[in-house]
Amino acid sequence: MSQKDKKEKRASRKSRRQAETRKSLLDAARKVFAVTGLTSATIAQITETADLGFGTFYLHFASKEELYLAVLKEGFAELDKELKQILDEARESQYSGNEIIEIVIAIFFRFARENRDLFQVGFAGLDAGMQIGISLRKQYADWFSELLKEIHPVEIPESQLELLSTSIVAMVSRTAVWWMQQKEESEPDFLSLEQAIAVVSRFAIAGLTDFYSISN
Amino acid sequence: MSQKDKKEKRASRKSRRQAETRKSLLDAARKVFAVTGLTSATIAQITETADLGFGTFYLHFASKEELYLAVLKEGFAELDKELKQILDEARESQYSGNEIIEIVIAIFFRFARENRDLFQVGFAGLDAGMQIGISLRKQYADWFSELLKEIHPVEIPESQLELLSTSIVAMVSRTAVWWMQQKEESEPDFLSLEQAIAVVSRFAIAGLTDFYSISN
Amino acid sequence: MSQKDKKEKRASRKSRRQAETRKSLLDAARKVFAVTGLTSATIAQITETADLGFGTFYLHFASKEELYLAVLKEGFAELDKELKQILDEARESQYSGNEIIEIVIAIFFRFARENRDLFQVGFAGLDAGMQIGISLRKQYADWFSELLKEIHPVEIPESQLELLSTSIVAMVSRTAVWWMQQKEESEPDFLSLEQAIAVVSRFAIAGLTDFYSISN
Amino acid sequence: MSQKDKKEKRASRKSRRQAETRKSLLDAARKVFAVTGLTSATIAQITETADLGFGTFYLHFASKEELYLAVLKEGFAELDKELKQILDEARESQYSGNEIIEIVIAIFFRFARENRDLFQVGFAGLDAGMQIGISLRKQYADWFSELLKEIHPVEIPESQLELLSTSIVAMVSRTAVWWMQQKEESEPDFLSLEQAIAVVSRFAIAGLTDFYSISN
DNA sequence: AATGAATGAGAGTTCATTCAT
DNA sequence: GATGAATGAACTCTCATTCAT
Repeated sequence: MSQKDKKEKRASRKSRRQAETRKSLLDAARKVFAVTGLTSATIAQITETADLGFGTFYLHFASKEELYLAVLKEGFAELDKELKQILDEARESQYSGNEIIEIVIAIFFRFARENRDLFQVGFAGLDAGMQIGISLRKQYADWFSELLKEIHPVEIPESQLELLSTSIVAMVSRTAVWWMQQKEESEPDFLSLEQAIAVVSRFAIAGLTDFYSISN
Repeated sequence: MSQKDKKEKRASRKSRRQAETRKSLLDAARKVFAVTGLTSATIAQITETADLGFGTFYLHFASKEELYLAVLKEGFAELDKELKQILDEARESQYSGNEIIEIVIAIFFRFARENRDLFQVGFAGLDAGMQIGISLRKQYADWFSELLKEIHPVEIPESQLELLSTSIVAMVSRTAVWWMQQKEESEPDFLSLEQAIAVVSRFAIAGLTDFYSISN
Repeated sequence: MSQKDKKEKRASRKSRRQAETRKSLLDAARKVFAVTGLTSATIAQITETADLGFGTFYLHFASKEELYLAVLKEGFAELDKELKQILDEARESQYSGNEIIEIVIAIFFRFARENRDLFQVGFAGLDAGMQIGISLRKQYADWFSELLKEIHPVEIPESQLELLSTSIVAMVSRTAVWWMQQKEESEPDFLSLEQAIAVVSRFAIAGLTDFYSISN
Repeated sequence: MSQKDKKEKRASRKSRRQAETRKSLLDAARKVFAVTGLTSATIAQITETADLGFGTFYLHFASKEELYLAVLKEGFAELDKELKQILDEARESQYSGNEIIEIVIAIFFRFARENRDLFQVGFAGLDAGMQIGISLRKQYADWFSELLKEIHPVEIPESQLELLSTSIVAMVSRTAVWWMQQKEESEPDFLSLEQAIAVVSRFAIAGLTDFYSISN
């Protein structure tokens, strides 16, 4: 093995370790943010949760805000990927419009269930003057507008489309959070994930159907 | 004028002044909370906005939390009153179920428009581990469940009723916030208050109608 | 009754009332100081204890320090008077030196018992950068030096005289405070006031006798 | 040098530095407390005196009280050690009772001279409702009771023993403080340390001798 | 690269003092 | 003269960030 190779190998080992440390911090941050909120979370809590030294944080992130953005960006990447795929499938008309709606809602609920902490953090609202919660909702509302255009190629005023998308995203995201909290308290009479998805989907589909039927 | 009268008059003048100061603080807090969120808001910002001395705050509130609760309680009192009245009217069947739903949604939107800051504060979400935003949403969801029982006396499982109410309250409240933000930016193609109410109402009514028709 | 008389009468009524208010504040201050110490005592506590309005304080005293000095000065006035009298009697040789010493110690203990709060406050030590406790001890030590000169007209170096006086005043004052605290806890086996005085007196007299016998 | 060794070395260097900082704070606190008293002393004064950053304080002590206790505990440890040793020697009867008394008084005076600030702080009196000064005096009075029992095995009532011990400790400690203040002002006619010890010792011994001779 | 001691700006809170009533 | 609401300086404590090791 050449000198250069050795160096590279060592470098890659280093960067792998570095990536692991970074991951630890992101995971820890997600947990801490979910419990204490963004503003109240402290770097000390996060590094302690990650079982890392105090100063290590600043080797990976320039500030708490940068960390927050990274948590959201990397956390929601998977959801974004799934949604992108669904949009493509909608374009290829593999499913009916109503089927797609239900699939999308199911994706949201499942993602929320598997990323409880992150989901709550992301949709938490306007904390600390950061409009991140809002921008996330806006982002998914915009995406939903795109979807609706694919499904119902009827032209409706942009403003109405936005309002519809906003409404549905708000409903789905908050209801998912609510559902997780219900589940947590282990009520005897509680809705399964499938039931919850079914109810919300039917509601959304009925509303949309009505809306588009009149618009035509 | 007797000694006693003088004393009383002085006392009432003082308490009037005190009440005014308290009001100033509540108004200022509402504004500041809407911009920065609860956690990041500082007492200094609030007293400065109210154009009052720093220590004055502590003559009226023991802490930021107490102020926050007072802002919400006193701010939403009017909305609560209107909703209570509507529930009574629903019981007396003065309106059809669908009319009531639309009226309720209109009340929310109008209240939001006239209490922008407050509405955003109240529904801002779970800020910093404080569950106040949540409890407000929960409170109105519970109220909405009551209303639905009056309108559609069909018995449906409690858990489904809760989910429906939660969904609708989430949708209406967040969409109202969104609408206010749209309006602010004075887009050329924007929805009037009446239009927004109409769209959301139609959507909600269609969803509910579908839901109850199947349940029957 | 002439106009002038009326005026005077009214004025005297006023000033009598004023004096009462002042007295209330002094009494309240004494209590509060004894419990919380000088620095930690607040004007609010004092006026509340005196059942007076907040601002009233500043009609009678310019500051907390002024109050503190007044409390001590007026409180110890009686003790000073008694001691002055004893010194005169010593000059007239109505009692033997040892009798005088015992009388003085008895006066201290009785005054301490009847002015618990005040005595503790006065001898509390150096609180808040105020050297008042020290100056009080110094004052009584100086007085005691005078007394010793009367009783034992032998000339001993000033520095030794001061040391002796300081020692005895320290011993008597602190032991009186200790005795009051013992009594408070109502121990079964506790010393009566007379016993305590007797022990301390005998101790002091023996020490002094020895000292002066050698000096001669 | 192995990885582990390096780590350990680094840790020990760090903890050494930490210990130094802690020491600086204790020293500074001693000075500040002696001048301003406990209640009026501020953290800022202390850190400034120690030439350290403001927040550094809280890395080492949780509060001013904790610091105060540490100052006393660590400061008086040496005195306690010496006294313990003397008590042992008294038990082994290496010295006569009167010699022991003089040795003890000398120890107190010498310790006071070498720990001026600390000694004043410790015996400053009941500051602001904190009973620490009192408890220190009580502690040494109790120790002195033990000593007296060794020296004079005659049984005298506990209450009288306590009163005697209290008196002597009060006398010795306050007189030591007084002596230091005299010295400071560099009076022409002032007592040397040895002289002061001699006077106080003779006084105390004469008093005790008289007391025990009568008790027998 | 990792660490954590040191830092100080900034937050909440208290309270002596002023002043309008 | 009596009052207590208003004030802001001063204090304690927290925590993001820096930096020497």
